[in-house]
Amino acid sequence: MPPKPNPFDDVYDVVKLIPPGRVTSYGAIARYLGSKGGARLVGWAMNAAHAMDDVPAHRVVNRNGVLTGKHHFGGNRMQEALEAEGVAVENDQVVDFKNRFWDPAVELV
DNA sequence: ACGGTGACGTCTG
DNA sequence: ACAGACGCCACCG
Repeated sequence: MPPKPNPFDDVYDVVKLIPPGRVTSYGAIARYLGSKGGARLVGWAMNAAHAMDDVPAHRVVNRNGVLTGKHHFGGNRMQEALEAEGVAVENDQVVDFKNRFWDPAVELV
């Protein structure tokens, strides 16, 4: 199926732009988009994104830095993916999340 | 057609 | 400081 214009296409674009070893939060993306969506929409966008290989949804965590959606990934697959990129994850939580945080509204401008 | 729910976030009490 | 409620949009039953 050709790339049909999804309502969260902007979300995919931002997530795809996330640098390796970096993580962002749903609210940050929603805020970057202008809050026109809402943090929950970003979450749902990731849900569909998880079906896309081009969208590293595992780099997206909640504001707490916790891998909230790891259940949807199918277990520890999300944590493994993050650690594979150099992101330390412990107790389903990103270590030094504040330092690993990547804000599109700041870094991407 | 309608209501409930959801990988969240922010405000108010 | 902590707890509870509300708001955003989309999908599913």
